[in-house]
Amino acid sequence: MGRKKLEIKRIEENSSRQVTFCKRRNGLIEKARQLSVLCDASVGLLVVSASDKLYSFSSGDRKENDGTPDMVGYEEQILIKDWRRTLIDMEKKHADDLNALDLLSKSLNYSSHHELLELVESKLVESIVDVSVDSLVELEDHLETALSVTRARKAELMLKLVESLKEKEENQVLASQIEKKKLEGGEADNIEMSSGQNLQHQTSCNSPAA
Amino acid sequence: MGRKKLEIKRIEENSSRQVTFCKRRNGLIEKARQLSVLCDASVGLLVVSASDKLYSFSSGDRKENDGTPDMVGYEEQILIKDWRRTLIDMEKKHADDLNALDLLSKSLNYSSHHELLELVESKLVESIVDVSVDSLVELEDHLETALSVTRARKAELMLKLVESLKEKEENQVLASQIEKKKLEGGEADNIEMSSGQNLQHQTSCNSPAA
DNA sequence: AACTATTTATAAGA
DNA sequence: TTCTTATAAATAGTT
Repeated sequence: MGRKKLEIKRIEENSSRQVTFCKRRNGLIEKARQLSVLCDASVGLLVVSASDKLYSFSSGDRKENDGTPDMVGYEEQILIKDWRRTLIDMEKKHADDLNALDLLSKSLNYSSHHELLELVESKLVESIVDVSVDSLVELEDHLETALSVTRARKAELMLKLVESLKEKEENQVLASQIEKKKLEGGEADNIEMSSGQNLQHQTSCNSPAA
Repeated sequence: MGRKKLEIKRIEENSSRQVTFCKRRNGLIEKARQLSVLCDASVGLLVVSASDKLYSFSSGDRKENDGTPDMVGYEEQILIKDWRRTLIDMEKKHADDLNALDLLSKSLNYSSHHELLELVESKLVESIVDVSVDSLVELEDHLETALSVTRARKAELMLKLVESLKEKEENQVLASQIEKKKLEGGEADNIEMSSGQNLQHQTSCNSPAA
């Protein structure tokens, strides 16, 4: 789709690989957007460049992508990291399984994967055939880590909320003292209007899921 | 890119939306593949049709997609479900946050989101501004569920492995008895080795994350 | 599923 | 990056 037909294999020349990445990434994201709109589908797309920059699209996104690496909210960052880990996990899955199988067959004194697999095959007909215990253990570890991180974060946030509430109440006390002064004398102090209004706007621009 | 220029908005006619979905989905997946190959990038793509069928690509995939909805292994199914949940979560994020905020402001006797947000804004400068406690609680719940499911699955699989190992060893015993009979007279019984020990080994052969 | 007239995407060059 | 342009690809409507 250009001056010359390009073979689909890794572009060795560094700068042109970069340029192609930029162009095609934009194209891909646009195509993803079009598909989701035209056909009412949910589309999630995640691209991680070789230089480790992250670009993404999901049919839930509202603002069009401008080619800048994502600047997203905190939660989205977590989700995207999770997503990325999922991707990386998928890429590593077979390598891991093979490794696990290797270790397993050695520890069980089986001479070959083949023999072991035959055994497993004959026993675990139910569909769990292709799950390795190792993968589950690994998954369990990941979940536990994620869980403790989440709990820590929650605790942290709650503490800060409590702090801010305390301070707020102190402010309210102050405010009521000021109120009293007003009734007694001068009137001023209506400062500190609503700097948070912008935040209100932010959180309210919901787009309903299709 | 066809006989007529097509506006990018939901195609109302049912059958042509279906056809377009199929064509463009294939195109998108191919583009994703090309990008990952040409530019050495990690690409993850997830498409869920309106009729709820799931299609995906990740740069880790080996076999080319044939247009059939994914028939993937057990682990991949889990990962893809997770992925999909991530997508749906992203779509629902703002709605959820607004809800959480509503509840929170009510429970704390604030008259409006606005007032609450103002407070939070003034206190939580650090970047955690846009994380709601509710979202974290929800995330925690998800993780706990996933964890128990994973543990149950692991236990189940281990039990089955133990069963199959026992049976295997019985077969070996039988085989060796037959062997011995062949050689005349005999000794026997080395049964019940340590099938549990093997499992122990299993859980220890984790593969390190990259 | 194929076909093909058109529209799009994009490779190379500036 | 950005723009331009020749050309390769994708695909909308049709059969």
